Amino acid sequence: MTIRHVASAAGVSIATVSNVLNGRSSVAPELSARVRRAMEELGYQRDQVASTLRRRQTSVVGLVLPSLMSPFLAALATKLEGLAHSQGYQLLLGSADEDPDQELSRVQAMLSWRVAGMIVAPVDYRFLSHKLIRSQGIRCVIVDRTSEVDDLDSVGVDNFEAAHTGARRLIEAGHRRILAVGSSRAIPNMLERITGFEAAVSEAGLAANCEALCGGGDVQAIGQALRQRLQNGPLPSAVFALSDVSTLAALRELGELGVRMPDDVSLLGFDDHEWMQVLRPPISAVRQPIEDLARHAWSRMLQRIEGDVSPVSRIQLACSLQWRGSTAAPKD
Amino acid sequence: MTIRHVASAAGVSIATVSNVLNGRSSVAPELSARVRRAMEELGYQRDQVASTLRRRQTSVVGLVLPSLMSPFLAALATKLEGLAHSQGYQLLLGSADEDPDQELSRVQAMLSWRVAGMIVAPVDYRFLSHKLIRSQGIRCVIVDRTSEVDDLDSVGVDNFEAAHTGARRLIEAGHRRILAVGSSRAIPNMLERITGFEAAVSEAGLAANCEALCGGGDVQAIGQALRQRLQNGPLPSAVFALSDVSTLAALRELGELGVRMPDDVSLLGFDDHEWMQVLRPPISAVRQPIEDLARHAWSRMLQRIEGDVSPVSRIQLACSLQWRGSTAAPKD
DNA sequence: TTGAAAGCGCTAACAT
DNA sequence: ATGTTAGCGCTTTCAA
Repeated sequence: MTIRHVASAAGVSIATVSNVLNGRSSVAPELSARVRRAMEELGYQRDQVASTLRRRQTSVVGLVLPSLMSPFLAALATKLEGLAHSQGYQLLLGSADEDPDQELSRVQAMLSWRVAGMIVAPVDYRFLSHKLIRSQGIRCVIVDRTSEVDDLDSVGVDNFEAAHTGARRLIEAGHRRILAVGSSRAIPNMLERITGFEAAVSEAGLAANCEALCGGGDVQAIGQALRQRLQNGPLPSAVFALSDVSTLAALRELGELGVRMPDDVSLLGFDDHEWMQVLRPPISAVRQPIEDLARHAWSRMLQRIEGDVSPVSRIQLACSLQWRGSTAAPKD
Repeated sequence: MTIRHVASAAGVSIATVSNVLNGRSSVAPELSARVRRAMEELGYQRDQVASTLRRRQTSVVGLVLPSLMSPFLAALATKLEGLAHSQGYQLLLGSADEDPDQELSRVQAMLSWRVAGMIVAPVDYRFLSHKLIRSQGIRCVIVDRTSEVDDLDSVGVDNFEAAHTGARRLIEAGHRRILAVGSSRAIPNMLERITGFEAAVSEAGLAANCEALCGGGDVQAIGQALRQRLQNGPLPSAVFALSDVSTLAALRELGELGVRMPDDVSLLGFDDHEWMQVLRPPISAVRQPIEDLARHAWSRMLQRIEGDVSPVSRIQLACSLQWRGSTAAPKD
């Protein structure tokens, strides 16, 4: 089913078919109708591959994420997919499985498809695909895990501030021994959160009793690091989990230990999502504005695709604190 | 950066470049090396668009899901993405947001990209994109929400059996008033689960005290339906949630009501996932073999792509029951 | 073994 | 207003 079949079925030239296909120039209404009918009858659909090759512009954008298993990233992907399709773009998805090499290979594959633009959340600070993206001059915005690159637009939250505020609230509630637990310092995001946490703790003169702990990429690893720390040291009065998977890990280990929340230990999580609210007590959390993140990332990329050459921007959105039942004043 | 640049840089013809690119025929080692070096130096990458147009076969497959927000579907997407990339395929992702029309438009877009194959989980029994897929003769396997179509391969679980077993276990535990809650009878999946539930309940002669309730596509809707039922009728001794979002909704409403699990009401969920295990008590659930589902769907599609013309297959995998603390014998 | 050339399905410049 | 035609970058005969 090519444009040619349609043309001969409608008794016109292929250029005319192309013209009605693209709403171009002035095709006589009668011809246009004939062509449309022919397309209908033959079940014709434009071949995007050929079209893209010729016009040298595509309606596909690439999205590369470190994973889809975290509710935060899954939600981000969902929002971005919705935005993409609502604006006539298709989404090529890559999940790097927290592996920098896979991030690179996903990006590589997308570049060879000549995507119109990309949105990527680098796996960690290395951002292995950075050079490649730059060298191909592809429009790309970094989201969430905004690395230190300064030559690409980025959209994320103010991680320092978010963690700082979270820690301060815990301190204000009376906590003196706070244990922060995160995934990996190799993730700039996480590092900023840790820094924010440590700053708040230092400001309150509590540096000696507080500590930030990193476990790794998945729940198991984080859980194990946390378990060791919990077994070999004094019980903190509050745990501040710095990502959604950390929150899950903390919940599991705390549950395992049989400590009660918030009586024995308070828990402040990150990346609010629905399951946190059905737990008893409901889990307090720092909430990232996922929808805004997606909207900003998308529109920045779109602007670039459409030729915007303004200086690189670095958007930092604010998080909000959802204070619920899992956090309270310590009992001692 | 085209094949032409590489050719002239290496002092060979474009055909030779193409040949080394595809590991074709016997190119003299010396030439091959020269070409490879040129590609390296120029940072050349094959244009998949042009390549696809010419060879009439692509390395892109489409995945259309009703949503990514459910952990079950997100996990399925992750597994499929991994399989795709590990075999050299790219993934075009569409999330239909539980809307049949969006399902159709996603499929349409993918077809116009001439994807090598598709994996789709229809939004509901209507499976609006079915005709289109058939008419284009594209290789497609239906996953999870296997509709009643018999002309497409499908991979899913034995929903009837899963729900039947779940209900029987509840009955065996002593429950006489069981309330099942699901999303929508328009989803064949869900309908089979309800049927399985009702069969088990009838066999035990409990049809009069048991009931299956459907709320809709999202947590809010299901939650509301459940709340109404809970307020206007006798409290069941057990709730059997028939999907992951139903489980979440049930958890929320039960929590809202302040009933204790499993003392007042037992809860059996569906689509086991990590958050269920950190709840106190941990939630019992029917677990779908996500990884196997993904593997079967993928390999069936791959077989079709590779020319397999064997009769349509309908794979039904078995679920397993994770019996945890949220289910126990009723207290009365 | 290597190269010249046709052409995948479409769009866009140009001719009519 | 409509048609003719030259490519987009690549693969693949086919000829040298």
